[in-house]
Amino acid sequence: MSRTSLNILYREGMGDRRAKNALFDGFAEVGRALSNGRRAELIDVLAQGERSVDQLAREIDQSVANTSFHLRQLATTGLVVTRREGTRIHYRLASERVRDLWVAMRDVAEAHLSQLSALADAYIGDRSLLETIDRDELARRIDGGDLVVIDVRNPDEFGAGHIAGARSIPIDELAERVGELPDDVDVVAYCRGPFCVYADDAVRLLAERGRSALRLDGGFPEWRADGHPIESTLSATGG
Amino acid sequence: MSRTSLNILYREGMGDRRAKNALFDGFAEVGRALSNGRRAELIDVLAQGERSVDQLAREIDQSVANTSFHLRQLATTGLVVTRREGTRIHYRLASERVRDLWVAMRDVAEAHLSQLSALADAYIGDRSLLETIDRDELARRIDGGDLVVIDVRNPDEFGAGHIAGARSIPIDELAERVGELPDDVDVVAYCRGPFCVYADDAVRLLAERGRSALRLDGGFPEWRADGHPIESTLSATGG
DNA sequence: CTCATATTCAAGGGATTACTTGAATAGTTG
DNA sequence: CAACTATTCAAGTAATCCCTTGAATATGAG
Repeated sequence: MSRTSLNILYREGMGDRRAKNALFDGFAEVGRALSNGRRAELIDVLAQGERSVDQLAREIDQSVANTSFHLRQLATTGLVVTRREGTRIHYRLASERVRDLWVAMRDVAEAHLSQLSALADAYIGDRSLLETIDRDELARRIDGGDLVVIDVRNPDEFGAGHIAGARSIPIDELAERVGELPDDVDVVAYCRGPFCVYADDAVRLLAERGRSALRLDGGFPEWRADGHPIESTLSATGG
Repeated sequence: MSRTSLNILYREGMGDRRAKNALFDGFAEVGRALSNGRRAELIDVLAQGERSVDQLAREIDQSVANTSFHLRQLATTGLVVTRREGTRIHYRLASERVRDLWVAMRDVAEAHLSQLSALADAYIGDRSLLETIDRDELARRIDGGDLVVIDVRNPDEFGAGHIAGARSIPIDELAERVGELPDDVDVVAYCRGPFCVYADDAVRLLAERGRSALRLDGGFPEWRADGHPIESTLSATGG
């Protein structure tokens, strides 16, 4: 028999099994990187934009050492890359593909993990009482000028990219800055996405002060993915 | 201060952390399910279609008990679902979304995991000597009639769906069935996808017998994803 | 140089994971 | 009913993982 036939026999037998295992273990590395809640959270934050280690540590409420440890694992799997700036090291997602992967994972979890909706409700609270506006409708009404859009994320998230025409009012400044908003128009608040509660909090706060406030369905990443107009103010101050 | 403000303070403090952790641990469950090479392999096989436990055990070269154990984990995470038929239990992916997730994971691994290309080469071997045809070109030439397309996967994979006009010759029958092929046209072989070696083996075997053989770039899932014409022969015999 | 800041590394305890072996369950067939 | 097959469950061991603590490295400031 020919070399090729031997090759096939070889593949059918145990011989190639080691190589195949190694290959699929390689794929599984990516799954392992995302198999920890804190790392998933890091990816979620980094999907908004670049962050330094201590920013990330504060976002996910973990020690800097532990955060660094998890970031290192994400980096060795190639999901994130770093950039040095003085004494700080900034992490960001390695590519758009990683963002896609994260979205795919979130989708699957939402669709198939039965406990997840309960967990989401526990974290997000009851969203049914909040008025909502979907992205296409906002895109249409945003030109009319009868509403104001506020971005309640961090200023650096706003700077890295935001809905065209939005103004930046971080959620923890909103209470004292309500007065800045014109009081004869609807206010639309948005933040990071469906699992971020900043916009919910903003709408509740505004509603309690008698304002007509709506929550955008989805956050900035979803808006961008839909192809709606965006702006970024890298050097200028946003707002 | 209002209830809402308290709510915000609550969220900013440690209170909501537990809920947030639980939510992201939920997302991470999906990653954990894919964090094992054998489970990744199961998902890869199931992306081709439904299988029983012992079929899967043979495919991944593991004991039935261990295969069942891994399948159970995939099932509790909701990635696969089961269907009983007599004494057999058939597993399949829970939805298209799971397939998308698997593709996204493979893409990220290919793009960012530096060791992966070496692992893939070790398993797949040197593909550079094999003539290749891409999917769009095959779609054009398939009408001309100057080539024959063979599906070298298992008969049941062929039955579940194949390239329109292809004939089924499983890789382990190819050597004895070469005579069935008209000898004045090119032969195009395809299988499960870029990490499947059946088509490679087929092309090598045919080339050694003096046939003009080409390997399709990508496999059946990629062909289908591109929207090219497919057929399935669920009750009829393929061929 | 010293001091301060930001990040990473190393060691350790407690919990979890992968795979094996052997027994239990749930169907089908006679 | 008993015999048989396909699948799942349970126990056990070696390896790995998460997070903490405390020390080490690297850059910038004075």
